[in-house]
Amino acid sequence: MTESVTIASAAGNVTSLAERRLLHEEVMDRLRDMIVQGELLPGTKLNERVLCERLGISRTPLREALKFLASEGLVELLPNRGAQVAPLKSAKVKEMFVVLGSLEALAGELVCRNASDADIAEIRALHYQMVAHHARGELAQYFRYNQQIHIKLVECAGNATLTQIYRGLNANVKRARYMANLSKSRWDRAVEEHEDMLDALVRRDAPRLQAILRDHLANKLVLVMEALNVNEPPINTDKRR
Amino acid sequence: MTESVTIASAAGNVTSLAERRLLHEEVMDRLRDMIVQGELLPGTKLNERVLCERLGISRTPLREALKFLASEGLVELLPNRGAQVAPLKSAKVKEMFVVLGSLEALAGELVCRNASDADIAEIRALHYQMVAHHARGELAQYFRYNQQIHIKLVECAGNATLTQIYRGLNANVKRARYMANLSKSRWDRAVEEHEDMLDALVRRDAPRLQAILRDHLANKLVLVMEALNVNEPPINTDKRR
DNA sequence: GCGTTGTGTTTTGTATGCAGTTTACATCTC
DNA sequence: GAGATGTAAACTGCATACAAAACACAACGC
Repeated sequence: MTESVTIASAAGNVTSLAERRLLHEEVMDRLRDMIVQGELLPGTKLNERVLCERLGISRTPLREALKFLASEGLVELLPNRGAQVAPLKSAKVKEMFVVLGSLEALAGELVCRNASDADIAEIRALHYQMVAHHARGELAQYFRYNQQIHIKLVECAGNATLTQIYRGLNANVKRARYMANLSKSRWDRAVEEHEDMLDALVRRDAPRLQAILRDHLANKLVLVMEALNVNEPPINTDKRR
Repeated sequence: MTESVTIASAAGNVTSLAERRLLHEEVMDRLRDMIVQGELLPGTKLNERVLCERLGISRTPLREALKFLASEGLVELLPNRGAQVAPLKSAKVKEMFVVLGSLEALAGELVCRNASDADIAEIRALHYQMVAHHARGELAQYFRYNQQIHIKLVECAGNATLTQIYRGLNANVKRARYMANLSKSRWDRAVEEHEDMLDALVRRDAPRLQAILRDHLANKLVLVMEALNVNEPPINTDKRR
């Protein structure tokens, strides 16, 4: 099957007037999407030749892209044995949630202090978009806006370093979401939490926003862990000493 | 001058019995050291051909190493115009300190909960090594153990994700340390803070440890900013296209 | 039958070649 | 002399070629 549009041809259309993007960047974005969206599942072996053919490029930019994704934690490099989509071990995911929690708390504090009224208006707009999709039961679209809200919240904290690290971790965790199935009651509850979040943000009530973010994340962790435990062998790697 | 030992030959000695390391990894570590140690100063242009000759390798592994360092933030990639050692803008450094603060606070909490007694003994040993070098006025060695203590503290928190992110940010900030000149009184104070830190850790007093870490980092920021303001022109927002 | 060794194939790691872009610099114009 | 324009050199980006390692599997020995 050669139905896939190669990056080379796809990029060609845009190149003309806009700033030329580098091939390995295109590849990186493309692969990241494929991994995050679940098109390439955790543990999948990434054969260079196959991927090159599929993306219509040579090995050099592909390998460069893989290096980037490896340092983002989405890909694992096995010396002399190629690359694979990083497995989603529950222990690792827990770790990431702990760090994410700390970063979201920081973002909550900063955003209350630094966000402009326009920023908050923007977040509110995204929020109502999300609520609309929730009302219509459109899960995929709901997720989309949900993600956008969280990203936007962190961005409005005005710390590019924070944003970058958050995005990386978030992309990694996001992969698990596609396995989780959200019950109606939990979905409703998540939306309620978002309502509270928006309220706290509008009032710029940092402590309350942080508390809500913390709870929200904790609930998310429960969901993700349930999803992972289904796919992961019961042999628990619980190494508390 | 061709006095530099190439990576190829240097690696050759070790390769025989131990696990073979990949060239681009060697290069990465080597370059990272050169950047962090201040051998390659912020803003330095990294010419591929020159670096290849200096390290005795071809362009492919060098470019792969640069990609990795770029995502760590130590190197900046300018499309079609090569790479340079990432400049140390004071705004960026401030950002990184804010995030580092949040991460160290997290580490402080986790380490009090998760560290084994052996871990703490290890940190104590490092501490006394550091104090000894302080007593002898050996700044370089002092820095070495200082760094090791902070890294070890984070490691003992038992969260590999946290460690990885911390290392990346820390390496970036560390570059500025080599510009800072530490006055006697400030040095003494830093050591005192470390004494308190150890005490709080031994008692596993998380809130107090966090407070000390926060102050310690704030003092470090002051030092770094002073060093940067000397080297950074006051009106520096020159955006070359 | 099971494990071991050897060989051919596949795949990864590194070097090199080629094309397009940027940069440096000399020439020309005002 | 300052700025604009054109051309040559240098450098980067990508593709490909070559070398070395890993893998698959068959033949062999126990």
